[in-house]
Amino acid sequence: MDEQLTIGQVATRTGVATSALRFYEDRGLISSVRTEGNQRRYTRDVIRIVSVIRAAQELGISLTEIGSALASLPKGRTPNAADWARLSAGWRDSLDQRINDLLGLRDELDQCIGCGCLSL
Amino acid sequence: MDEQLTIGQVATRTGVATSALRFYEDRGLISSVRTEGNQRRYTRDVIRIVSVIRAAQELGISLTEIGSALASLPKGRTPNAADWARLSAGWRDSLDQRINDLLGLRDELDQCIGCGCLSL
DNA sequence: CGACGACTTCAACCTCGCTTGAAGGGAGGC
DNA sequence: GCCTCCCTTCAAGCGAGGTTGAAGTCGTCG
Repeated sequence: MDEQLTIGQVATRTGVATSALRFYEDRGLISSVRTEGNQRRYTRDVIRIVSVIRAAQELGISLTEIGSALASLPKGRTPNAADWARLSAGWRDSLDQRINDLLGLRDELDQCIGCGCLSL
Repeated sequence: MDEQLTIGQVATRTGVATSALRFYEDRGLISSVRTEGNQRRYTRDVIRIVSVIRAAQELGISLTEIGSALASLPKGRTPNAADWARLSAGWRDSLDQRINDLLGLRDELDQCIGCGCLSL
């Protein structure tokens, strides 16, 4: 199995455009090594990190916040289950918060349907 | 009770900046009449409409979509309970959808905590 | 009548999260 | 060797959703 992935391969496997991957790298969310010819080469870990980035964005977390969270991952070694669990747990809280907010809004809407009062 | 509100009064009562109110008016989301001196004057209805706009934004609905929905309100008369109910019901569906999406993501995260697998 | 704050328009600028394009260099197959 | 595609950087642009500032006008109070 080829350990080194080109940016195009990462794009294909993650469904994220190469331009977006370079953008993430500029923002410090992912990292790569370079070939002698200055081309990016990624390890397979990056696939998971990109998945995490997209998942976190779905949760409404900004790239800046995602970057801070990822920066808390250990540098120099592949993150282990406990590392990912810490991230997930933090975002899980944020997700619960958002779900609760939305449920609250839904309840308000429910009260408003039929009475015409939309003073949310 | 003063029927005519200045843009500043609307801003104060809704917590929305005057610049944003003018922006909404440019986008056709709200409307006003002008004094002889060309100043905007709003009816009290606008307070509710602005509340609806902000609530819909909370639901993740774009200003363009909000504009379309508002455009379906009867022109020339104050919207009644049934009019608002139609809007609320449509957004309620969209809200349910978002809540379900978030709940699905949360379940995925739950599965991932502890196994380190974050292939969402 | 003068002062002063709230109002007007218009254009420029901002952040986010990217995409697009120009101009070129690298990698691999025939 | 050469063809072709993938890769590089850098700068500009986009769309959403506004904010900020300049220059000038309105409205109201005393």
